[in-house]
Parts: sequence; C-alpha cells; structure tokens
Amino acid sequence: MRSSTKTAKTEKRPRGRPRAYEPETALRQAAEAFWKTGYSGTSLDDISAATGMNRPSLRAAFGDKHDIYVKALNDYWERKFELMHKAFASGGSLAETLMKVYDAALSIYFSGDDQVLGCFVVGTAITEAPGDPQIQKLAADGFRKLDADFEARFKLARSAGELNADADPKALALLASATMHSLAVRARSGSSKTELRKLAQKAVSVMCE
Amino acid sequence: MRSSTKTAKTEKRPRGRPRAYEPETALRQAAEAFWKTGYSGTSLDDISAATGMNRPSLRAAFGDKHDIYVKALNDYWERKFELMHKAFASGGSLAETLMKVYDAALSIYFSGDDQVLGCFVVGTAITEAPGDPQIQKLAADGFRKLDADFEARFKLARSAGELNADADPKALALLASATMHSLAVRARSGSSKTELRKLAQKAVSVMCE
DNA sequence: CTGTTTTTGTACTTGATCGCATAAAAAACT
DNA sequence: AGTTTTTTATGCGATCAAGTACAAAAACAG
Repeated sequence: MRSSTKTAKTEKRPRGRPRAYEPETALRQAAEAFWKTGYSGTSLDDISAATGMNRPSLRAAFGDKHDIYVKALNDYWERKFELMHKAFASGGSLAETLMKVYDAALSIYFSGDDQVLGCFVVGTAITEAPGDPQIQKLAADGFRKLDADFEARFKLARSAGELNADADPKALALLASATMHSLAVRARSGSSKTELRKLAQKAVSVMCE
Repeated sequence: MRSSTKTAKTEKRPRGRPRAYEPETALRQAAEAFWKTGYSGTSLDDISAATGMNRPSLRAAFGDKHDIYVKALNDYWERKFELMHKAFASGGSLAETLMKVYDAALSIYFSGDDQVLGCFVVGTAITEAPGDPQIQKLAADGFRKLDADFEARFKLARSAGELNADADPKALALLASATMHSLAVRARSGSSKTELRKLAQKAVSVMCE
C-alpha cells in the first residue's frame, strides 16, 4: 500500500492529531458565509458554524477574520478567472465567446444553494474597499485583468475582420467589463438568471454591431 | 414680523425643548457614515458621532438602525435622480446628454470629504440585498427607473434621427445603465475621476455610434 | 505501553453594541 | 413663578464578538 507520491490519503501522516476538515473546502465554506452577509456582517461564529471548525482551529489554519477574508477573495478571483479563461479560449465567434464568458460568470453568480449572491467582489469587497487598501487593490487588480482580457479578444476580432477596422478595442472592452459589473450588481438585487442572460445577449449584440 | 407661511425660523415653536439638530442634515450625516463603512460596518455610536446626536435622540428621530438606513437610502435615490433628471432635461445632443448624466453621477460618487465613496446603493445596499428584501427592492426599483430613463432618451434620439432606425433603445439603455454600474464599482475600488470620465466618454462614443 | 506532537474543544476575559430607563434641560403655556 | 411638554444627556444591563489560555483527544515513535 505504500503508494509514495501524490496527495493520497495514505501519504504518511504528519505526526499529531489529524485535521478534521480539509483546508480547501473549509475556506470555500467560509467564503460562502462572507458572500451571504458581507465582511462586516459575518462574525467568526458564523464562519465557525459554516465550516464546522471552532474558532481556535480557524485561527490556527487561516489567521484572523481579515486573513480569512483575503484568502477567500484571492481564491474567488482564481476560480472565476479559471472559468472565464476557459470561455475565452474555447474558440468560436466573438459574440459566441463573449456569451460564454458571461454564462461562466452567471454560473458563479447564481451558484448559491438557497440565495442568489451575485459576485463576491462586487457584493462584499467593494463595500470594504474605501477603508481597506489591501482589499481595494485586490478588487481593482481583478477588474483591470478582466479589462485586459476583453481588450485582447476585441483586438483579435478586429485583426480577424470580425470587427470594423475603426472599432476601438479599448472602448469595447470597457463596455464588456461594464456589462459584467452590471450582471454582478443586478444578480444581487434580485434579477433572474434568464433576465440577465437576455441582458448579456443584448449587450453582446450591440458590441458586435 | 408675522410672516405666516414658509418654514421660517419664526414659525411658532412646537412646545417643548427645541431640537438641537436639523433632521435633514442629521440624516445626511448618518448616510455619510453608512456610505463609508457599509450597513453592518457602521454602529449606532458611529452614527451618533457623525451626527452629534446621542443614541436616544437618534432613535426618537429616525427609529432603529435599519430605519435610519432605509431613510438614508430613499433620500439618496431622491437626490441622485433629481440631479440626473436635470441632466436628462438639459437639452443637447444624445452624446452630450449622456455625458451630463454621467458627470452628475460622478459628482456624487466623488463627493466624499476625504475618501472616494462611489455609489451609496452599489457600495452599501448591494451587500445587504440578498438577506434584506426591503433593501433589495429599493435597490432594484432605482435601477429599473434609471433603465427606463435611459430607454426613453434613446427612443427620443431614434425618432429624432440621432440614431439609426434599426437601433435597439432597450439594448442601449441596458448598456448605459451598465456603464453607470461600472462607474459606481470602479470609483469605490480606487479609480480616479478623470479616468472614469474617459471611460464614460468611450462608452458614450460606442453607444452613439 | 508510555511519551511526543498536533489538533480539537471548552471556557474565560475583554471590549463593543444595542436598547431602554431615568434624570436633566429648555422651551411654551397658565 | 409654577406646570407641562418635548428634547437632550447619562448610565445601566444584556447580548454579541474576538482573542486566547488550557485541557482533552488522536495520531505516531520508541
């Protein structure tokens, strides 16, 4: 049974009492708690309940409340960009690609078990941003990265003849990002997924002429 | 001196000890506190400090924390729409009008004394929305109203020949609202006013062809 | 089986938050 | 001047939040 490599369960236990919870899933559960009620609206007891870990274990594993939140925020961006990059790289026309990106985002925004939670960043980080430079920077960096991804795709479309030669990739990218922000805000304010898909389609049809 | 009508200071005092603070300005100051740190991140003591009123007076004047917030939210929408309607009604070309609307919004988003606070709704109400139907509805209603205002303006532009006959006013209105949401989100995440004005101009130029 | 190591679980301390009860103050009415 | 009315101001008590100390548990090593 000595399987050696990989992260198998038989990986030679570290030494002391084994962890009762996987750090990765616990962080996701903590993120979901923040996602529902925001940074300030979520107590460590809430996170403790969401993860099943007690406070001392939380602290040992992730640090204090702020540390947990920042880790959750980084993890969220990572997962979201992974999904979106898959959509960007999936081939197809400009319009098809854009819709795939928005569908990827909507699949996250509507992934809550009981409630619709929209975008984690827009729904929770934006509130803290003015008073928390670290969170503000993490939010802004993600937005800029998405801007750049959209712009690259529009440039590609222009050189491929999918767009007029006089189209402005930067302007279109900002509109594409704006559409994403709008989906994020509206999902959290109660719009349905089908309504937002239609919104995205209308936006795409304008952007692709 | 018996001036009769109007809200003059000589309006015949109500009876008991006079109020030390004007309810209107106190509500604005309370709103600013919420605006900075969000609903959950703001305590009644914070509001007390911001208004100069003590907690019992706050409660007597506005109700509990939730009541204060809802009043502040309603007041915010009212002020914002007043400014925007002025922009909508100011005449000028479609592009000029849209830029006036965005400038009106930016003047609010950047009105903070020391910090940039963005949009009150996007920055604070959106966080609470999933768990608070009343706040969610207030946010959604405002968004829909803005959608309708934009759509009316695009329809007007189309019938005036400012837009192609095959332009879709609803689609353009959603993009115009999306641009507004993007300004709101980005202001709070650290973008400068000049950067956002440029963003708005690029968006306008695409929407007006 | 005994000791070591690491994590879990409980409980305590300190401080923040909220609502309310009660006293003091400021004005008009009589 | 005294009474009534309305607001301001102080302070108490209960609850919640966050951090931490300490004991119990669960594994391995010898």
